[in-house]
Amino acid sequence: MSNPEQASEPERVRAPNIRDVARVAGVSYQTVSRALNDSPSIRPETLARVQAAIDELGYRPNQAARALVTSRSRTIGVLAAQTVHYGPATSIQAIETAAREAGYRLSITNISSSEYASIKAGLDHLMAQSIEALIVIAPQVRVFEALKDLQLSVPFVTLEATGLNTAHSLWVDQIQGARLATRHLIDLGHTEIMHLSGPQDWIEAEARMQGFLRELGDADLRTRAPILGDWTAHFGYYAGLELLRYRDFTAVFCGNDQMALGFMHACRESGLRVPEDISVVGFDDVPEAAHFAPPLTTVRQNFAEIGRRTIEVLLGELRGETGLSHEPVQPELIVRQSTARLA
Amino acid sequence: MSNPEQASEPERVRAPNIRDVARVAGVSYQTVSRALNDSPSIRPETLARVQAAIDELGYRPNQAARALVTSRSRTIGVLAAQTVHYGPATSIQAIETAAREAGYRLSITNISSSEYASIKAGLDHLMAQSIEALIVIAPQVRVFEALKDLQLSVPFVTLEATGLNTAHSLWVDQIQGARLATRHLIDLGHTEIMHLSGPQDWIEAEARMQGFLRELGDADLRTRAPILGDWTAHFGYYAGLELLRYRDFTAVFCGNDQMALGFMHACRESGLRVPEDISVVGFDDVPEAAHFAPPLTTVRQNFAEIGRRTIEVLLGELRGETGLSHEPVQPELIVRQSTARLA
DNA sequence: GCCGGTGATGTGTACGTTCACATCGTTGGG
DNA sequence: CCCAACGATGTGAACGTACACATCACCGGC
Repeated sequence: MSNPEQASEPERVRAPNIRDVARVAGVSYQTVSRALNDSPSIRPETLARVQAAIDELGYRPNQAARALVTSRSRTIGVLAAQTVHYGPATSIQAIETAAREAGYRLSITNISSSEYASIKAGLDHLMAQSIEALIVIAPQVRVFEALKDLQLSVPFVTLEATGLNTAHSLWVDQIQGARLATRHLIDLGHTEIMHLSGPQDWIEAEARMQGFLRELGDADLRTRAPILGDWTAHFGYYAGLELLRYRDFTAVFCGNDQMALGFMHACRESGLRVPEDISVVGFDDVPEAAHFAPPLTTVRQNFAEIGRRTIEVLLGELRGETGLSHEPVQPELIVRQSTARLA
Repeated sequence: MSNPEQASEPERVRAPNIRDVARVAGVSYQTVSRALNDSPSIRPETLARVQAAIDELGYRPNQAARALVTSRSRTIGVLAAQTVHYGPATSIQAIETAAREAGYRLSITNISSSEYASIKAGLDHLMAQSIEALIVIAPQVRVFEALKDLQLSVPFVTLEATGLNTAHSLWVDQIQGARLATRHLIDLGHTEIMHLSGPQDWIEAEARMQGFLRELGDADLRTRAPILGDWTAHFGYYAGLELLRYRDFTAVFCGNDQMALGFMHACRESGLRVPEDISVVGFDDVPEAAHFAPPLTTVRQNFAEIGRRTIEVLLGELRGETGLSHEPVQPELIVRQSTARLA
């Protein structure tokens, strides 16, 4: 009766813990703990015995217990929108890989709308998991408001922003990218240039718009009000059909490649040729852009690099390092066949 | 000295726990616990007091502690590959939303290659988090092998498979989808039809290939060896350039929309018109497909529906329900302008 | 030959929660 | 009018780990 170890009872299978490992290895549980956290003061011989016991039992450290006692969840939260698009998806993938290598997990929460309530609910869900850091890939303007409300206390980073909030953002120089695209069109002789922008509460949409307007301003060209879209090919198509009825422009800079695709579709339907009649530039360089009809001139962003650097910065901040260099990732103009010199 | 409550010391901010809440509400910690788990036996009045205390303190339940004692992580693991593509990305998003609503978290692990070692490492990483269930969106043939090795003991579901492994897979009837696409081409009078397949270790690639071959067989048409690709537009393009040199076929059924896009690019470069000279069908119906040149005839899969049903099935299994109906999601042929009657 | 120091290992405790069980007051039936 | 039953609430323990500290053997220097 007093011996709980009698093995006659099948007794609900329980995962082995460090005490089980310790018993098998003939050491104390604390020694096992040391082995797991590669403490310097443990004899190689002892370490080997513990390791053998671990393998024998198929022991896995219990993350929950570990998180409880250290009060470190080893989880990074990601607040995301539009993850189906190439840019966010690629960044998240790179972030996940880098985080995993650093021993962190990712917890991704998608927000369905950019309603304030939806954003707040998403943040709430993440905070409930006691995330150690936050990455925002979403309409950031509104997210910032929600962050203030929640008085959140973890380091956070936003992707693909403007550098306005340098303390917390790691960014591709979107303004520069937009300037490259616009300059390219100007160099080709275009003076009447249109811009199909992303939604205004996305900082990157705002940045691309800024870059476009500044470059136009620097060249003393007429600036027109950009059209605010929603990043989708459908929008590019319908906006294109509408705009092309007037056709008082010869080039279009689109806020992303999807909208450019839709726009070129509208051109075909309107009987216009790209690039002979209209030049089109995109943004992102999705892998498909090289195979559009015609292959799309666009601005390449190294999303994978962004993802890696995001984690790098964040981990540094978690370690207490400060004043890290948040140098912007530089975008690159990829010239293909959707742009041509003005006839 | 004996009073630890004296507030003079700033004393490291610690998040409030149920005991703090209990003290403020004037009840025992167990009553707070009951309030949190909406136990039936608690007076509405008491519940209100507890709720007020929770709000006052900004208390959040500690998930780690909860997971430790219940040994339920409330985490579902996702082993994924190619998450940048529309299908997987859409499914994951739907899965995340459905999981969140059910109170579960998602832990996504991307595998970089389909090497056995990479898959095993990914699974290991997931198991280390004591996931309660597993969802596989990856080259499943190899994953199955790894699963056996790890003697994994959680319910799992694979997406988009063939129904071969009915106990564990929730699936779109890919074979049926492929048959629809192939039949469409046959109905248009094509007899020499090519197939650009996905990688062979992806079950959905295999299934689409099967559907293609069977439909051809049923129509007593010559079957040709499908070309094994990698899902990318680049592959579709280069394969197209190669295949079109002989041009001993009049129609192509592509394993996904990206490859179809690349293939149509190759057609243009080879001076062939789609659909006049060559008919092309894709698979997936990515949102951009409607704006390809020409708009692509393809097979629509309801990825969001798949995601929702996946969680539904998995949660049922976690609750111990069995024999759930795993009815396949039916795909739908979307006819656009990339296919035409054989001249 | 004793003692301080050090390297290796062991013991007690806390983290925040839920579960099993105990307790208490109230109600209703015989 | 008493006691069983029940509803509401409280107490003790356990989950598995890491941290702080205690212990122990051993070493070298005086």
